[in-house]
Amino acid sequence: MQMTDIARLAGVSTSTVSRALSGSPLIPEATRTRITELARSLNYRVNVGAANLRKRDVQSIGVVILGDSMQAISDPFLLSVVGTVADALDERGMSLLLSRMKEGAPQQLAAIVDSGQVAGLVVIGQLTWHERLNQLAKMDVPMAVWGANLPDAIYPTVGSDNLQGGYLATRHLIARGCRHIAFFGDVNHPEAGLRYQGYLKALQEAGLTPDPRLHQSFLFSDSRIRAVIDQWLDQQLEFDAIFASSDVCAVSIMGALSERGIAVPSRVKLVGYDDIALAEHVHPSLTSVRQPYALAGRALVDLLFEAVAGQPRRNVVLPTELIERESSR
Amino acid sequence: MQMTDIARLAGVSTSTVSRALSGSPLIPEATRTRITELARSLNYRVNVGAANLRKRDVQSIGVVILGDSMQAISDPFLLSVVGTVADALDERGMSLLLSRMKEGAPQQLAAIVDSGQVAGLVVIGQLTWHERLNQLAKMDVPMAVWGANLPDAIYPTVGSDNLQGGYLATRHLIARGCRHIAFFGDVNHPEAGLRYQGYLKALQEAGLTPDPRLHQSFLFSDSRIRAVIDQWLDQQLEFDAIFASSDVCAVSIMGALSERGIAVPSRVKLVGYDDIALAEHVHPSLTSVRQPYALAGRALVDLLFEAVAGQPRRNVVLPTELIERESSR
DNA sequence: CCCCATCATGCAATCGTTTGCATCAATGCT
DNA sequence: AGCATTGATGCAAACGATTGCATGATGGGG
Repeated sequence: MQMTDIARLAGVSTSTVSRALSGSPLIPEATRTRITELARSLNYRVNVGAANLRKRDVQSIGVVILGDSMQAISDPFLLSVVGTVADALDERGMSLLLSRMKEGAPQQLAAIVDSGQVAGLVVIGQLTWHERLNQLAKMDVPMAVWGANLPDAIYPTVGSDNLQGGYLATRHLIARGCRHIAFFGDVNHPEAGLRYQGYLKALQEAGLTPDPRLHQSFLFSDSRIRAVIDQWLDQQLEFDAIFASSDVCAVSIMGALSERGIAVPSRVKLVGYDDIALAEHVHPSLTSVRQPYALAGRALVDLLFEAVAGQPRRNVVLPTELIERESSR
Repeated sequence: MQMTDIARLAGVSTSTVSRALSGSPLIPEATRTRITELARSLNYRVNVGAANLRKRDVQSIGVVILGDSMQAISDPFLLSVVGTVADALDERGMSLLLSRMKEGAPQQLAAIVDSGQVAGLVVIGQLTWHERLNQLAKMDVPMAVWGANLPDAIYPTVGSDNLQGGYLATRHLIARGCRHIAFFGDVNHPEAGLRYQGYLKALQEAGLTPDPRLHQSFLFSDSRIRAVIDQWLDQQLEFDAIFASSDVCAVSIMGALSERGIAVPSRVKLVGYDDIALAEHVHPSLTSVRQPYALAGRALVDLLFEAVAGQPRRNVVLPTELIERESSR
């Protein structure tokens, strides 16, 4: 079943069918509806591959989920971002080609675009790929990245105001009377790094000196958390609050603390980051820095389209908001 | 940059380039490597759209995430399944076109295939779409569905042994001494329905009669949980265990219980379903029925390819395993 | 009644590959 | 030497749409 069939049945040429189905003004209303109806009744759809080939454009974009070489990605927050990207693309009538990539050269990412499958890339999970993403941008691959806006980045980014987020979280803990605030997060990851900067800023503003022993730099949601806490307890290190750079991590910490009989929030207060759906369901419910992920998809898609159109690079910084819950009461 | 350019630079015809790049035995080793190298050095990739058009096949399949009309989908378990599907496709060198669909006719799903974008569909989230999925199968759309294997289904499914899972969970609770076991889950969803059957089977086997008041039939991860528990408490309804048909739901329940000072597991034991990553991180850690989601992707892709090849329909039932943790100790 | 807009439609080239078949050179066999 | 076989490569026709340009019909004005 293809366009020639429709044309034959409608007694017209494929030109007319093509124009009718794409809503060209060259075709009078009556003919158009007749052909459209016929096509619908026969369950005919234009072959987008063939159409794209001729039109020399593509109706889909690639979404790449980057992961550490260590572990498969499963951060619910990032997956939600993918969901909103899907919705934003849907609104524009485009489709989404999903890939995961754990390691590899920028070439492999460029291949998805060079092979003409997609018009550009949305990259989720900046992690330690910054340098490679810069290389990719140099190859003129249209792209938009969820993550931190690094000073030397030459690719457009969308992200929350991580510095502000870290600052808000820490200031909140200080306001709650905490003086020994630990930070969990890998500062090699740009986003976590900025959150850490915000943390430092808030401490400094309050005249507190950060204790380097209370800074734990490991990957998101690592199981080494328990070991760290035990070590602190052994060393009788003083800590009355923890700011975790992701909710997944915060939930793990919460588990480790309860296991050891450390009450949250009375003895140690806890703040996470992302405000994932589960944050309000765990007990005690988790105070967290919310990133407006619903806006993320649209912003990423907007930036990507600007890149495809050759417009100048632009970044979007989404506002963050502290959602206060029981874990820091 | 296209094949004619490579051909010209290599001093051969496009036929030779095409054959060389696709590893045809017609091309001698020496020529092949020469052309391959040339192509690589120029960052050339064959246009898959054009190639697919000529070869009359597609190198990608569609993954559709179905959702209730109510809420956007965000179940971490289902998203993990998507991840494993992505990996399984990657192994076969295929790509994944992702869509979400909250409502709509089977036609809309068929359109993705009819328009030649994908060779078939993997459907995630059977929910209440059973009838529509059957219609889709009638239209000869190659597909594979994650979900329960319903008796009148004419589409191939991959799923865990939900009946067995529900049975294991409930038997475990009974063995722990529980006698008044509540069930949370919407039995209109095929999977939850089977889990409920398993629950009933275990109760019956132990000579217990199910209390209909302890059966709460609502959608996954609804916030009405608190209200329900309060109602039970008001009515002084006796319950010493809860089996939730998803971990997301179980975590919510756990939060609601702690809020009301009901100790888990000492006063009420709790078992979830899915064994999502967070299950072992919440406190108390959550006993759950594990579905081997790592196998899900491969099984779904296998079944889909069989469907594409026109082989007879087949279902896969993956084994379930009870992961005992603190919430039921 | 003729001419010229204007409108509706069709012809045919094109998009970038793949591939059946033809071609041509080199080799082996008699 | 002549002929058949094999191997390497090229020609040209697809694949299923889109679209610039041409054509034919229609109608209104002079």
